Amino acid sequence: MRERLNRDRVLAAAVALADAEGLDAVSMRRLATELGVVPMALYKHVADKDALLDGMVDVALGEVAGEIAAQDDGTGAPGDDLGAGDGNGDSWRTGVRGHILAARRVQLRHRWLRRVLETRTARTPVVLAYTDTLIGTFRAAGFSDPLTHHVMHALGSRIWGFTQDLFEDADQTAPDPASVELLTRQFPNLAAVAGAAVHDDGTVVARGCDDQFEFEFALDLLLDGIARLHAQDWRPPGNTPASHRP
Amino acid sequence: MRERLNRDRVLAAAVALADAEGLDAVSMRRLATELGVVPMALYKHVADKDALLDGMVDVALGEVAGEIAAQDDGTGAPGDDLGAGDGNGDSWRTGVRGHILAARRVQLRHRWLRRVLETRTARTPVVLAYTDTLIGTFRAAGFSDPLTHHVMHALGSRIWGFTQDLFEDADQTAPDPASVELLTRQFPNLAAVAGAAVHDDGTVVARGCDDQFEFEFALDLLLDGIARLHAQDWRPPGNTPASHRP
DNA sequence: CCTCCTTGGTGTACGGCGTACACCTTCGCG
DNA sequence: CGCGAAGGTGTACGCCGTACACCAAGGAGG
Repeated sequence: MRERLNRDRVLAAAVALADAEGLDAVSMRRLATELGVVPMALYKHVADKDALLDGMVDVALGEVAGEIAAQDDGTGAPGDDLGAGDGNGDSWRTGVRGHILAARRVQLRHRWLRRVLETRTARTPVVLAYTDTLIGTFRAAGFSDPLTHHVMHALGSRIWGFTQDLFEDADQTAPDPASVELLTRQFPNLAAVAGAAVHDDGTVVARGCDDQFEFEFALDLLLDGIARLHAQDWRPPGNTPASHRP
Repeated sequence: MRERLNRDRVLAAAVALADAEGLDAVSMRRLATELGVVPMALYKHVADKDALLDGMVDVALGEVAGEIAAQDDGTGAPGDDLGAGDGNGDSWRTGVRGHILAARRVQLRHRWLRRVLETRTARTPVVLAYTDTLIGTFRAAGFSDPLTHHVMHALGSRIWGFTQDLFEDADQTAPDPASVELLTRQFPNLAAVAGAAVHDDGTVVARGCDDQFEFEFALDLLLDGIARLHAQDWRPPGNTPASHRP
């Protein structure tokens, strides 16, 4: 006797399946068999596949709040909240930073989240609530609305904890010395920088790169810039349309 | 008598189709009929659909070089190359900025490029060459290899001219006053900042937002930060693993 | 000239996908 | 007890990518 299906069970199964076997494994048919049910049964709980994906996003985003709570009592690495920042109140910074790092942890658990969120155009209440909270942090710290707007754009999808790793990974698939030789010859700059330190003898130390470090490096670079704009009370460029350097 | 097919004709048709009707319209079958040919004929010129997409990326990326040339003799907006930068040689900055803005123009012509590039794992020579050139610009300006590495990560997919607009667009679909009312009530911060200035009477001026401005704002924010790190001769954090604020 | 091999286009077919539609079962409630 | 809604089923359609066997044209070598 099977438990009755409902929307939450469907979404949970979809998330589990995506976590285990990747997003491509999540088809209505496959998900149905996973639930011991015929494909069309799912449509009684989910409008269509898009709605399913939206639901999955909601589930994942719902976990971020829990993550934030979990890290608040955790070890707050000493000296993590003030650094290159100016002297004034930097509490928005820890708030934003914590929020985004929490999102990143969730996204690492659910690697499919990025691809789904990026193809989604529908903004569910959960998504809206998420951005609303983040925006609220800036505004509460006295950021003007235009500055907040630009700053959110500047952070871009990093607010979801995504690294933008279109770069990278030219290494990692190159144990073949001949292709490495060719790579360094054809793309010397790439080879030098790609995180693979090429030694004199041509061997490669594929130390890869520390994704977490890269993420925080970029995040802090942005937060530094943002703090600077905020400190100097940035305003939108006036009526001189050319040259809108922040 | 139809002209004989070849790889270039196939790729060109695919790009044209994607430009005109979106990426989803590009199926092997549809592309074949577009070329007046049976679906399987394409496989004589392209290994499979992934290879087709890779080829499309190469075509688009190939246009970036032309764009750079085009903008070099064009009107270089006065005072566009030095701004918040420090006094020292900032030529890398104009180079990088020009490169990225050129990529952005190409990406605006081929909106599918983002989605394709993001799902691609294979790095074609064209893609590698592209990043190699950009990396070369930094290294030529004296950026250390580690700094260059981090900086490329920080720029992330912005090097392809992508804006990360997961945020935004809560407006744009809200002429219905009731839903606007609900939106401002439920997500006040979002509503205030979303580029829609809510007036006293509740009407909304949906001025949207200037994507080009947002892109350059974010880009320059990053370039400012990068310039600062470069100027102060940033080095990787030593053996103190905690706190690696740039 | 004829042959043969390569290159490129064809036709058929398979398994997968999302989902419309009509149907049947089960269950809660009046 | 009966009935209507809610939930699960079965069938079918039109897409998709592509494996495989086949055929047509054209150039190379005898």
